[in-house]
Amino acid sequence: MFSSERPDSGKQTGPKFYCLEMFPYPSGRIHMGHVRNYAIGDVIARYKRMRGYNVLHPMGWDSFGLPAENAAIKEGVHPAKWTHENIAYMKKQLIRLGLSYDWSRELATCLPEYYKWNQWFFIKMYEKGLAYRKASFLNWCPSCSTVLANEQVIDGKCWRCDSTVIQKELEQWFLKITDYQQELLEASDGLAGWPQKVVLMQKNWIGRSEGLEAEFRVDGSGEHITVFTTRADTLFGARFICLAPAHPLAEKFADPAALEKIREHYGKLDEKHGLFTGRYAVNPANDEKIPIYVANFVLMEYGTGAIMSVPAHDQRDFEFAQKYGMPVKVVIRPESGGEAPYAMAFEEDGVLVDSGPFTGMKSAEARTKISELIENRGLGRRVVNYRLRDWGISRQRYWGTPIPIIYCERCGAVPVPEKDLPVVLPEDVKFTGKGGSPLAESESFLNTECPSCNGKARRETDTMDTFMDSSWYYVRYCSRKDGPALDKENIGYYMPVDQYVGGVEHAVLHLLYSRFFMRVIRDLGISDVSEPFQRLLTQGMVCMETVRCPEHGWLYPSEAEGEVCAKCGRSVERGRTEKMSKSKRNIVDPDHLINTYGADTARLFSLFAAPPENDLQWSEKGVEGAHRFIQRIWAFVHDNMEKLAPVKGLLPEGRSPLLRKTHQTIMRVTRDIERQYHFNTAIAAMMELVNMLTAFEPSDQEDLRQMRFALERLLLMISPFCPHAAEELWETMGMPSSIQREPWPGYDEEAAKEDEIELVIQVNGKVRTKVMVPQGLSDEELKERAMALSRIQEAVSGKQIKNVFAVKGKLVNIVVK
RNA sequence: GCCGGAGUGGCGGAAUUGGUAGACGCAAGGGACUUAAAAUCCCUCGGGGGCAACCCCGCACGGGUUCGAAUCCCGUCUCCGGCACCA
Repeated sequence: MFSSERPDSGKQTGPKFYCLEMFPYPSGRIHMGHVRNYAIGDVIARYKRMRGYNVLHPMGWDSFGLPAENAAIKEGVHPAKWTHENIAYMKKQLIRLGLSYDWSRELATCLPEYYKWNQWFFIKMYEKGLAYRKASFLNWCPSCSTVLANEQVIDGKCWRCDSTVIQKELEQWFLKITDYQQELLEASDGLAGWPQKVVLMQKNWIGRSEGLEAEFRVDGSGEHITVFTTRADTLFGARFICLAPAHPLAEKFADPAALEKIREHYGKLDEKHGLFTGRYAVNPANDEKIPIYVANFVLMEYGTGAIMSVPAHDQRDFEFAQKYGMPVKVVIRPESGGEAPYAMAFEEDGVLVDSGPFTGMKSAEARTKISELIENRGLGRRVVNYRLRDWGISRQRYWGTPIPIIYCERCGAVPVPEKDLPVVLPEDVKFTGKGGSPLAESESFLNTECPSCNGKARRETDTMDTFMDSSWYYVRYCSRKDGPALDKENIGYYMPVDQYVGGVEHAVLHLLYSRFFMRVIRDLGISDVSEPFQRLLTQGMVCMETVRCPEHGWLYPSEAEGEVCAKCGRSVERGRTEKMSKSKRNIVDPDHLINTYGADTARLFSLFAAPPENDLQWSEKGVEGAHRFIQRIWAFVHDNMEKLAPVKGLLPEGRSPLLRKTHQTIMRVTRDIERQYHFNTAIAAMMELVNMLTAFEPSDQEDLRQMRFALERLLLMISPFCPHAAEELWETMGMPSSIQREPWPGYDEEAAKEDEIELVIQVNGKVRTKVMVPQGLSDEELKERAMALSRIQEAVSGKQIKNVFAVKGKLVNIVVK
């Protein structure tokens, strides 16, 4: 009855508005987090449509990834079958919710017609030197038997399965996001439409720091070690040098067996382990000789893979020095005088001591001066370092985009020619969950010819990180699915996304990769846009109380009857309110909710219970309240239709509280939506109008006209929130065409003005009384009226009036002594 | 540890730029309708005092600025989020 489909007109005229919600992983069914996310996006899309924008509002499926493969391993279903069944079901759910998507642009990243373009981008990046292969130590999840990006390691554990991550050396493909780090960082400040906390997280993730690279000559050898430090002011306090276990000189200087031991502790947050190499290095500032160690806590991936250790002023070095009984030399003292603490490193800036010609200088100045000294000696240079690393995209998995590379004995790694794309995933693969890449077992896939010499060759068997899929899908949507994937004109018209809505959990991963990809797309000449997402709204989590039975563990809401467990009758323990999750069983199934209350209620509650960026606490009672509100409007329309039908098309003429309230409500709702999408207060305003409407008793034709006017505006305003009810009631009221085609109602600021205002009178800043006065009195008149009141006379009698303030025509404050 | 953010009734939350604290909803209590229940409707609803008109106290806590502070400043506490051997 209410088709949510908005077929695309194909026209690219008028101002566009691209409204996008993060596409879901097709896990099986949607959850309340999706409902909330998509309800927010849909209100925005519908509102903007009513405001006359040509709205692009697409939806698709982030459909590559581990769960499909795990299902294949567990249940023997092919990932493709599992995925497509899930998509079919979830699409039905989204349609039931009345989300106004243009399904003609639907995409699924697991389809060859989509991932072909992942491969195409990969090859373009390979050609530009932005994709490269290298061996490196990587985070490896033994349980998933795959590589994880740094972002996918949480507290040393795998983000998916929680296994402890280990370090393993592998050949991997990388994308050179670091080529764009400076631009990404600088452009961060321009992201005015983003939550500042997300911008900050990105900046911290990129992690720019300025410092000095200094060369320490290795005594008795032609070698030298370059270290990076942000604290050149502590150079005179360097007591030893530490190399990362993977540093080339570590291998050269250290005993192999002992070095292996150190390597075992690399990348782990445990105790510090060190190994003396027997060599000494020469401090470039004062020619002091200090010992060279290999240490497990020094990162190869950051800076130069070697550090100068200043135990007096760096806690890590301090701990290391303590353990190995090494000397501590203080070179910075607190500026305030006083002694630096002895039991730990003093890491703050201060005044230099014991630092040759720099003694007495402040840290900031000394950093510059000592850096200059090193530069002048030709033993170093000031540099900028970033925390950000290149993006490793290789995954030893089946259900992902094959990396389009062919390995030939003669020609090496050769990209698959564009005309041969896509490299399609083979079907003849067994899912055992053991070993490395499943693709390596498919003979038909593995064996191929070299594109350049036609000799025998084999294919790359790794697939791409799925973040690759989601880094550009918003660009794909710009063109219909039956059209070209990367149409410059379409992209030029729709990009950038005007409003992006999704979870804050993607603050660094997906959003940073997308910003990188957009720039690559720009540099390929496909778009002029650099920033993909103009405005970003990160909605909060959907939370619910947890319930636990001492016997049966976590309980579903339906398993707790009052305070006892439905299974065993023991009294249950009501835990804290947490994000809805299957493991804690504190979930509400959207299907059940829609069956019981309808899609409009599900939407309305999600939007009313909290502002979008806050966490939302689920409450069954609150849902009932939302439902009741819709029912009240429903009943009101039906109860009054007979009276209202004859006044159709007649606009009210007079002034009245109801008419005023109607204009005020339109004003408030418009403002609340425009300003930060405060749907909760917009809905509250509409509730107030309904309260007034239901209390209204019309006595003549004019009253009926006003009633009808108010009701029509109400339905228009609520239609983006509750499209089904609004549409049906619109029809009930005898309107000829769909409410979806109506424009957003306007308001008359004059008509919204109150005739009288409530004047607040304070004495010494405390409210003493309130009185109704006509609108528009001058400050002087207001003061006079206030002073004339007997209450005020009493309050100020016998006291000296020091001053009287009048504020914005609505408040008077009398200051007495 | 470092960097952010937030603390308002029993609860979710309101309160443009400092100017009526608690909109709206939920829960609770009382009442109407009903044989009864549900549904619906009406009233009360931050705390304390007073028969009352009214008064006092209240936005985590302690100070400050101001005629006036939930809002600005300083300090303290608590909670949440991000990063975490990044040299």
